Amino acid sequence: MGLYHPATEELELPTVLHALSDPQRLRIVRKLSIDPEPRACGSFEMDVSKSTCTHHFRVLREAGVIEQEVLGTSRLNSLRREDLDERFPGLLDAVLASADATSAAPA
Amino acid sequence: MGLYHPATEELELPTVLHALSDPQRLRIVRKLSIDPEPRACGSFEMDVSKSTCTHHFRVLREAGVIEQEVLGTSRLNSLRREDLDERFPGLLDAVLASADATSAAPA
DNA sequence: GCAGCAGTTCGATAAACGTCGTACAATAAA
DNA sequence: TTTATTGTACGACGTTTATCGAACTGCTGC
Repeated sequence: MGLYHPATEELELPTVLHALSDPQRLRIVRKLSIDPEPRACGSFEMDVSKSTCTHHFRVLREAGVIEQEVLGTSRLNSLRREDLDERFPGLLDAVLASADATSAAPA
Repeated sequence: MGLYHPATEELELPTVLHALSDPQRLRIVRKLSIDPEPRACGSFEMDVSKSTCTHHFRVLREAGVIEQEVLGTSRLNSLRREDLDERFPGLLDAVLASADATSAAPA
């Protein structure tokens, strides 16, 4: 069975905001926005364990922030930028700009 | 002793996003944005108990989203719009617009 | 002074969250 | 076929969260 992805019309603002309110997940989203190539989970230098990583990617996917596509043993992650912009215009850009402006370290 | 309010430079993006990720609190913020007059907690028609209300207003205040000013037995709540715009340009507007666009009921 | 109103504080509770380690499945490479 | 790689599933754990009711504080007004 495939992975659950909510449809664009189903995206909920509180759910998306919650997904973005965790530093680890925010970092994932920032990296995806800088380098829009679909990337495997392992290519994000996360400072948490593997299973915690799986958890964060699932939260992002189920909130509709990212898309995950299975490829071999990997999962390619990409930002659902267009869907987010359609449903919440300007939100993702504002979050990313704020993250850039206020974070000491680059994503 | 006065109520704690974080300084503008201290506002943290994850904290603000988390504060905005709850439906009850989002409703408070929407109402404050529509009618920018400072208003007492009781003037928001909340469907939760008084103590839960206190909790939500505190979360918003400690995240830096609202300001609370004591006046008699009341607390006047107002949105820290300028501070938020300074630290996270466009974020509040995007959230409010998204809430307006996706919410069935008006704030 | 006394009654009422606005809101807080203090437990309590049930659910969700972030984290981990271990065990597992599935594909890729040797 | 064996080994390595990529990631999931399943508990488990301590923390935080949203919620409530009951008791309390501090003003306002009769």
